[in-house]
Amino acid sequence: MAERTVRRQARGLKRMAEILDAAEQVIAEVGYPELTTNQVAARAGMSPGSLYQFFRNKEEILDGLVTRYTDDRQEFWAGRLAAVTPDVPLDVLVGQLVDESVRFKSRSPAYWSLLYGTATGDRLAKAAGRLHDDIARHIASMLRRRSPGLAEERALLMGSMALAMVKAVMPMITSASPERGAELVGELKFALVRYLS
Amino acid sequence: MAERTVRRQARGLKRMAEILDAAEQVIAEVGYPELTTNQVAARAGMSPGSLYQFFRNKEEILDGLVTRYTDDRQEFWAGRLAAVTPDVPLDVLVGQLVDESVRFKSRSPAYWSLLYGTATGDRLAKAAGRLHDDIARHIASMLRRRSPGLAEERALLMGSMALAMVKAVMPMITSASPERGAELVGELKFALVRYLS
DNA sequence: CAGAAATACAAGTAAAAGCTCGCATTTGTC
DNA sequence: GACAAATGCGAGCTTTTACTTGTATTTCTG
Repeated sequence: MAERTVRRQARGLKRMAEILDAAEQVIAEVGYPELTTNQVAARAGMSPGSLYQFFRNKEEILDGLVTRYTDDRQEFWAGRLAAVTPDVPLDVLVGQLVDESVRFKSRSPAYWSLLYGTATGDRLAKAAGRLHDDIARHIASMLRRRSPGLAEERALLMGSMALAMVKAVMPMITSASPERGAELVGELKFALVRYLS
Repeated sequence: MAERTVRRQARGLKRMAEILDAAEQVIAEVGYPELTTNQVAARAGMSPGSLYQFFRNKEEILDGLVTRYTDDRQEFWAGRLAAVTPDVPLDVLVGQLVDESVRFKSRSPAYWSLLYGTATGDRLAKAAGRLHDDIARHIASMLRRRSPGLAEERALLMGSMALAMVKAVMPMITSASPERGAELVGELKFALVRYLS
């Protein structure tokens, strides 16, 4: 019974992932407010009926997408920040981390419009807040590894602020020209180094 | 004819302002995605038919609101930043400007969700970008008055970055407790001073 | 192979939201 | 006071959209 269910669910889980992929694409193309479930179904190459076999309503699709994003990012940054060794110079470190953020951003346009838009309801905003706090905590513990004298409370504030700075610049990069974008990234790195040293 | 039209339009303009006020309230209460034109009409104490006499569609209402906001902010910051004298210490200056931003933010909740949400389409995002650039230019010229050696291009980048930092912290203040919010404001001021000096 | 569970689908439903229409009322000029 | 233009109304039309239903097909166990 369990075995049989598992096998069936394997196909279903793949289908669910396809639906989330489709939703991601639709958001990237027409934006979150214009997303319709029928559009997602069409993009996923299935009928609305099939879509509603895996997600009970539109909300669950968005929740699923956000969960997938937050899990992925949480895991990535936890590992990435834990791997930071205290001996690497601050400017190099900041440069690497900012570059990785920019790379992810350009790879996943839907991510930002979902998690950091006011369009989404309270639930998604809360999820975004939790993710922010979690990453900020990892930044904080990394900072304290580099500067043992730093108070925990202060480190948390700094982590949250540094993360906010990065997030603030991201949308500006997208809408600017490549050269302007590069300038902005450079200035962001400078500001972070000045702030954190 | 023109005179008569003007007199009628005076009444109409007042009515339009009432509609925008109503839209602002509705956004503040239920959020932008849940806003309906009928709700706006009801809140403005008029029928849907009357509303559509002044705005051809929902989009125009939002455009009107955004225009009113951007005009107001543009004017405010142009005057405020032009009035900055070069002799006031950086930390005091930053403290004042940040405090004024926070005050406006708490007074106008709809402003942020409209201009800095991904809910709104490209048009509103562009309007937000133009406002950002305009204010950044004023910050830049203020910075150059304080530091004559500063290159224009660099000053512009700094203005844009400083503004981005302020905007990034705003949403965090709202969702945090008052004490935490005060800490965040303090940390923002510190980061700005470190960055700009 | 049989039967059950899961998956797939297309057409369709019900409600919501944007917007219109025809008509009544007010405002301002002659 | 009369006429025209602007304003005001609210019931209802139209479209959209989230979601359902009934049925057909595939997948896997015994």
